[in-house]
Amino acid sequence: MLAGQNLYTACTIGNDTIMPRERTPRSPISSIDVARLAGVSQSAVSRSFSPGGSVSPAMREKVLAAAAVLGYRPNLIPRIMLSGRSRMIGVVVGGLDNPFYAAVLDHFAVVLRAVGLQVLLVQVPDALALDGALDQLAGYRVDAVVTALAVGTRQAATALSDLRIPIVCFNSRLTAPWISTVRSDNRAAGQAAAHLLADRGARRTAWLAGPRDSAATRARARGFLDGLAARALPAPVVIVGQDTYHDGYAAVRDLLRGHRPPEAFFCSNDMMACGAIDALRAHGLTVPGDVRVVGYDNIPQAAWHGYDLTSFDQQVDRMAEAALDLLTSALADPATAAKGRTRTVPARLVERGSTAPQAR
Amino acid sequence: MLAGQNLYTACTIGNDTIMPRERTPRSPISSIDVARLAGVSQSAVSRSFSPGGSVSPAMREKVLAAAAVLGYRPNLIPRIMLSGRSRMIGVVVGGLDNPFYAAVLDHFAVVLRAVGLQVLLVQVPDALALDGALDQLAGYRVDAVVTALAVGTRQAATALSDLRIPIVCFNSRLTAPWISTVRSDNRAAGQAAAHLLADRGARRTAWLAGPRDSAATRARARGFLDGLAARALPAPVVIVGQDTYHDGYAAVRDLLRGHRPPEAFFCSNDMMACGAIDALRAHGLTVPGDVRVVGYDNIPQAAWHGYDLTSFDQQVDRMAEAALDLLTSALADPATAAKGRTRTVPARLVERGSTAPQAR
DNA sequence: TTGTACGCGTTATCAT
DNA sequence: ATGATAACGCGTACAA
Repeated sequence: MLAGQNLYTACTIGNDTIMPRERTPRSPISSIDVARLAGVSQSAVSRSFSPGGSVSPAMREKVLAAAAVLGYRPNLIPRIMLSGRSRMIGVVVGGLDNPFYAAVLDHFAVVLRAVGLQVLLVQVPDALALDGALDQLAGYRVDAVVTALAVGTRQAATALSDLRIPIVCFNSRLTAPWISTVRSDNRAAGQAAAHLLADRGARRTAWLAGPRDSAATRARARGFLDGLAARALPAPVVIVGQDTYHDGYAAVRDLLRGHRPPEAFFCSNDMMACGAIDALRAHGLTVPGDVRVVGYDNIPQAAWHGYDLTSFDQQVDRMAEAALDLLTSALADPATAAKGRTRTVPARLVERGSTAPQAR
Repeated sequence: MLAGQNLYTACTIGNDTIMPRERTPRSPISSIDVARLAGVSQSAVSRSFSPGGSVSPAMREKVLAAAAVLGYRPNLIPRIMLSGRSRMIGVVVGGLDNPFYAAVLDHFAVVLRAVGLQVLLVQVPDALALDGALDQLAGYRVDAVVTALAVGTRQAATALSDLRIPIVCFNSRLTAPWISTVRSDNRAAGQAAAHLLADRGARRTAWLAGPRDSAATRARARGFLDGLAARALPAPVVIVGQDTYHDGYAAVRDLLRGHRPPEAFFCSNDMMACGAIDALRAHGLTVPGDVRVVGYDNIPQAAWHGYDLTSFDQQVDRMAEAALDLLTSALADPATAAKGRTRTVPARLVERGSTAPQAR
């Protein structure tokens, strides 16, 4: 098996051993090859491929013909050296098993490509593994880094700041030099959840929290508590999971063992909400008949008929656009890029069957 | 709004206008900066950062100290020019809304990083948009391309072959120079599905097909038909969707309108299978009581209690490893890389409640 | 062991 | 409009 062993070292050794004093056999065609074939200068080739290059139609045609014969494609790597800009954005994700993060990456890849930027993707198991990933990205001279990771620790923030390139975080709360944040209005959404459930007649509620260290989860909880207080409702029962379906299922199952069931659940994300619904049904309860459930993220599964889950849509498209906007303005103006900015996108409440009014 | 407009052009113009004769202001520190500070030669810096470089401990220490002061990180871009290898792999995906493809990308990013390769991600809406994406990847001189796209057309295959670098496809059936394929054993799985459903007593079955042009779907169908024939069962009713939940729901809903319900469904993927289950239940049927359902992919949602769906696990981890193996051997030996190879990974049947034996 | 000089493929500048 | 040349930052053969 090859995994785990560093291929780079292996290759270097291989080259040293097998072909000691041989220059790299360049299979990709270079502009000089095209120039030779066309009988023109290298600069003419370059100009023929540059949008604003001043070349006569005859010259251009001759060059393009030669290029087509050889299958030449301009090499962007030297351009990086000259311009100092790679036009690559490092995108750090931590697990695509959550459809929400998959959607974020999907949208973001699209908007970046639309403006001619590339995505250099790094997947890391958790924020602790961030450092190693950053070394790689720094080496490839990415122009900026975007991460959907919960950047909670100050150490991680420092590592990001040290790159001295624009950083854009999703739903982080950290403020540090170079770090901008685009976030959902978690607090307002939490309040809205409380009011919705109160409107539906629920008094005894439960809050199904996500990972403790996540700023997003904490903000949602605070908003929910505020909203309940504003309606003079008692504080919710609090149960905690990570952010997976199975955590949601297990947490609710355990709660139901000893407890009288709450009348409504607000869940930190949709995955856990789906788990909660299945646990409630496994316990013989109906949704929304006996219990109302609200989630967060509006993942595709929330719209599936089996769940029909009321949720808060983070409007991934708008967040991606906001992130792109932060990014491009930071790239255009390195002076202000050093002090990060924050953009808040409102979450849109999508009401579905899981909070339907009681039909008696 | 910035989207749609090419940032590169914009930047070039900006540079020409605002700072006409100024060389790029290099914010990243170069080895020459470190050399100057440490009072040594540039090569000494290079050697200090190379694994096998012959440097005295004193020299190395001096260099590393200076590098730490400046925050120097070796630039990998020139290395690309010298070695002719970027150590970047172009990964082309087409929509991460299907959790299966998200999982494929996730696993693949991990195994690539483990051997020190980078992922240059390109998301394309469909195989038709492939050409534009390939130009970008070619410009960045990726060492190879991996795609989970259904590369069906010969035109797409030609575009890939023309890159003259190793290509690895997932579940494609195309054979062309440079193109290797790693695929699930779709046909055997289709047969197994037929036998399983026959064992459960089903006679009248339905095949919920995915996109017409997908080689994977066709192979699964062929296997299913073979298996049914081997058990002397009638051919299935065939209904077709794209590959989404909503297609599966709609297709089954429409089928049930005019038809007596089949006793079992085999679905081209799990997303459609979930839609099928919900449509069956909306029609008042129970799963597995009235109807058995089998899916394909074993996405996380198949294990959710609400569906409890029997499915074929493509063993994404093994497919990712097989793809990496094809990739690394192709990179190591360009001679044989030109003729593609195929690797087949068996699909593992995961039996769940949706095909439970009838309890009478 | 350490320093010098060159080359990778392209773009920008300058001279023609 | 076209050609020649320098420069980007690093690795490396060669000289010292």
